[in-house]
Amino acid sequence: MDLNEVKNNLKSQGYKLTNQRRAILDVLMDYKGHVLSVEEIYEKTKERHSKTNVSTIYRNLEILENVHLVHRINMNGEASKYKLVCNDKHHHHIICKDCGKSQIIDFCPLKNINDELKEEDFVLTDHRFELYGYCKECAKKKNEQA
Amino acid sequence: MDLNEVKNNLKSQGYKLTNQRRAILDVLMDYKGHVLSVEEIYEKTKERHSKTNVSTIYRNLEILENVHLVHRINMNGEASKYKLVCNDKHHHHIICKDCGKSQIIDFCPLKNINDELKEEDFVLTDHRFELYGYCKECAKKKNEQA
DNA sequence: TTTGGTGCAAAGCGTTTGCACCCGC
DNA sequence: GCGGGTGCAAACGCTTTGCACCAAA
Repeated sequence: MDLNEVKNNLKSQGYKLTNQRRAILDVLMDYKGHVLSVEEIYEKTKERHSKTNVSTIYRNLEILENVHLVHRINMNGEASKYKLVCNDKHHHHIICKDCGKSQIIDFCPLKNINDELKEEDFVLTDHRFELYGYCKECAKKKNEQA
Repeated sequence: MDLNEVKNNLKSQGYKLTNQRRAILDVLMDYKGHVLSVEEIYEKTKERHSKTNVSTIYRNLEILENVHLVHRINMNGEASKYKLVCNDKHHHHIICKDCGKSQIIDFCPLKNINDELKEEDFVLTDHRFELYGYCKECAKKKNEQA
């Protein structure tokens, strides 16, 4: 999904394309494939549109999440992080705990688990599968520090 | 793991067994296999030891988590929920979004994913795999309401 | 011109902390 | 008696909200 698609998507749903909103989207697009904290999105958005408030960031991220243009990640009760969605196909991620780089995994455990779950008394509605670790670069840095 | 085991486990690590702590453990044991919010743990603990403070609950849950006697669950950035650990074997859970009942899944996606990940440039350190849905009872209730 | 979007400041909520006191061991 | 544990109230950090103003369409 490219930037214009995203913007048109928003417009078609009745949302206006304000400068702040454009700036936020630009930032997210710049860091496509990276998970960013709200703080980071805020700071980087201010570089593009200095008069931007955190609450605007929050309001927009919420909209973008509802419209499925943005994906929220919550690790261990830490503050929320966000990234632009990458494609429409269902997938999961490996996320670097240092730099936030994320990589798609074309593997969904649900497919494999179905056999084992047949007899369970649960109606499944959601699942969460995330891998965490260090990307090549951050792993290298960590080794050098040690 | 039974209650005495848990208590001895704590003592052996130098932790005292205060009335509040005992009450918290009793509550968690009562709801073994259920995920409880801090609020719920707090209320139920007060029933057993009326002079209990939320901060005590938090402090104890943190200790219990560090000692691997308790497992914390964070869904979607909601407030943390906790449950007593069930066994020492690595496993995952299905969790009922209504009543918090949880069930162990003897299936770990990591085993299946290894082939697909061989070439990835990530050093894995953590993973999270949780299934959410409704247990038989809650699913039934939901249907009746509709 | 209409309606959604925004900045600002204040409030909300879950969680943590400092401190004096308390109580297991 | 010592050192960890606790209650209380205050602080914290992230997030949300009310309101008056602003600006896309």
